[in-house]
Amino acid sequence: MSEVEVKQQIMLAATHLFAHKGYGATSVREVVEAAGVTKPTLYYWFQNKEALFLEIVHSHIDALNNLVRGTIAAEGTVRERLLRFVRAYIDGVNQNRDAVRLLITLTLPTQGEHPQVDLMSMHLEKMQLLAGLISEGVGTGELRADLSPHAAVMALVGMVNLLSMGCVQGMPLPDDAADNVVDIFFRGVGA
Amino acid sequence: MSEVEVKQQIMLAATHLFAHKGYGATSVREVVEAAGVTKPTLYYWFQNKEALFLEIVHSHIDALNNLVRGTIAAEGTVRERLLRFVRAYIDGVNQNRDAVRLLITLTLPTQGEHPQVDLMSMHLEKMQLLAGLISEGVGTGELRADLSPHAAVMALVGMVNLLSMGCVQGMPLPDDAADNVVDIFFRGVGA
Amino acid sequence: MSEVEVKQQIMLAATHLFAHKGYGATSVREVVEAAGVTKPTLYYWFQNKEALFLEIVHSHIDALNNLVRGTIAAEGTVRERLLRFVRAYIDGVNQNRDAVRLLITLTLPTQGEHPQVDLMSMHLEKMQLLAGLISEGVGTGELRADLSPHAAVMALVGMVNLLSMGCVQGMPLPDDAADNVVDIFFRGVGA
Amino acid sequence: MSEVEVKQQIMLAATHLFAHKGYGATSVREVVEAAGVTKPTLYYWFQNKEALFLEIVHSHIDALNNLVRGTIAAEGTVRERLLRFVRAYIDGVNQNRDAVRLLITLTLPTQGEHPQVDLMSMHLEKMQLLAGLISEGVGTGELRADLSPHAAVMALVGMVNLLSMGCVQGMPLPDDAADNVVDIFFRGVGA
DNA sequence: CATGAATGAGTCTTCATTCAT
DNA sequence: TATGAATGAAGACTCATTCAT
Repeated sequence: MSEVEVKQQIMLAATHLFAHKGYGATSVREVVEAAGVTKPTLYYWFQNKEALFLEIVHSHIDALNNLVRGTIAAEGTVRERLLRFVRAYIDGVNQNRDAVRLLITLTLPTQGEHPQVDLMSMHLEKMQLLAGLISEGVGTGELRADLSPHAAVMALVGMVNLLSMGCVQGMPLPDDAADNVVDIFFRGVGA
Repeated sequence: MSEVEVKQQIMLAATHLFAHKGYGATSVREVVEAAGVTKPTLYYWFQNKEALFLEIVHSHIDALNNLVRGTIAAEGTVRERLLRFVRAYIDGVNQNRDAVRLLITLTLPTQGEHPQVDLMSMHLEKMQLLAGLISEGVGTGELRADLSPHAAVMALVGMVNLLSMGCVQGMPLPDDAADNVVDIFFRGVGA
Repeated sequence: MSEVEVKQQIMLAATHLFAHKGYGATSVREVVEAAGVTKPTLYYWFQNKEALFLEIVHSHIDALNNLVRGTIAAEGTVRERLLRFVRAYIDGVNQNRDAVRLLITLTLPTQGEHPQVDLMSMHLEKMQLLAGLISEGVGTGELRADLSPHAAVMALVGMVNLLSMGCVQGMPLPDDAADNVVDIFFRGVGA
Repeated sequence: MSEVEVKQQIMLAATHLFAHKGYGATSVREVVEAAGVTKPTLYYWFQNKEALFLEIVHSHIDALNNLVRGTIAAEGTVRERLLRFVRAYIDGVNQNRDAVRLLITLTLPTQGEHPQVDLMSMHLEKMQLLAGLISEGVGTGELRADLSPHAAVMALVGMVNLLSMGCVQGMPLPDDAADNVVDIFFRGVGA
């Protein structure tokens, strides 16, 4: 195995284990066994278990953010752009289940089970972009004028988040899941 | 400390620790120190750490279910009943933050970090009651006819769930949070 | 359960457990559960685990000694008396397997696994009676004149002891086991 | 301490402790303190306490078997070969008292005090070789024709076994102990 | 006489981490 | 670079024993 491949191999194995067993319940021994290396090798590449965890987490956060960043900024009506965002997000979740599993773990309010990650820095960018989008829609009259942008963003993110959690746990998502979410978000359930 | 109070004291201390540190990161020693008892005393009342955890979890699940069960079955329009449900749920969350923190932990997709709890049996009742309510609304014409009950329930639960997580982590909830959720859920954000 | 029956019940259960699991591996909890009493009850009748063990052991030693004492002193040739002794001993073993199992445990050279019992006081009487018998046989010419009484006793006891151990572990003893032993002891295997 | 010496050191210390205190009454802490290592070191070389015990036991069984295997197969009359066997066995016992103490422990009928060892595989080879030797002697007329080989082997092994137990417990063995055993075994005690 | 409840000390085992090579 | 070997601290759990009732 050449140079950096070792590091990648360790991160891959650790991602899977952290995602499925949790940080605390995953031992360094398990990681090195799964990666096919020895413990000192792991400690050569990463300062300690926590550093390994953080490097993994941040790499996945970046990847996921990059995935959706463009979708909101693009052109079209607010609804079109939100639909693109939700689709891209759900697609991303579907294609990176281990990573998303791991990130969801971090939204838990526990301390000590895993190193603290600044989740705000993870979500804030998305939240702000979305809030801006909502405000823009209100301004153009595409959205209701009496809307609280914050409440609206929370509602949308809540819906998408629950879908993600189900998806990650193996619940099959219908193809029109994104469309359904955006439809209810825009038109409501009332007759 | 008289009679069964010892057991209650242990469960109380353990709930707080499990909720804030997670199951795996909470040691039995910490629990007994926080409860002011010794380890064998804990093991007298509970078979092991896992049994303690499960008894706590199930007691909170029952309490929470009892809290909201009545709200859905009561009379009124679908919207009124949903509003009552969301208000009761959010109130319950607000008044039992430790317990809710703990229950949220269980929705994590990790295995090994904490004992497995059958979450379906926890949520199913609520989900089914809600789905029935949605279908009923569709039947009476109060809700849109082209609605997927499942998608609608997921949307509502997703919104409420995210609010709960925020609340539990200390985010202040505005008094009209429940009203906002139900309003968006019914009327949508579209103009 | 009346008066002393409780004590008997405890000793019975403890004999079985001590015999099959050993002293160290038998917990007081197991004993009281098997006997159907509570721990303080056991500690009411016996000072502690060790006292319980010793009382059991000594009662069995006495019973076994009484069983065989008479057989050696009786009348007849040396061979007849030895045969009677071996038969009685093997019969006793067969009918008190739990007790013998327990006593055999004590012949182990370990310290700490179980309380020390003065085994000499257990065997000495038998050994001395047997040595006397051998000497008597030498005097009357029934036995070889060049015999070391000590070596002869050791030989006989060794044979009987191994049979007992096999018997206790479930090995079936032929009806003529005692006769075979005495026959070889007297005539040897040589042609 | 170089290379594998650490493992040897642990086995040596553990043999002594297991032999004198028994498996159950010997704690891992005692072993590592006696061996001058730490607990994780012990667990690096042995999977657990039971594996340590079994490796020790089997190494001693092998050593003892190797010691006596040749003596029976050699040439000479049956009596000469048996004498050689008994002498070698008693010599081996004398020179490996700790090991023999430990092996004797295993012949106890207790379960739970120590891991189960297949004692038949330990003794069977010796027993079969001896039985073959007896039969051979019967065939050549060196031994009595009416002999039960099984009873004869049990008799001899019983004698040798009791000597071993005495020896291990510190009883001094006369130099001619082996000769006495074989003499009584061949000629009997009868005049 | 008997008990529910409690205890301090101990059990075996595993953890994340690091040294000498 | 990479490793076999080692470590201090902590893990969950059970022991024989004894209160107060």
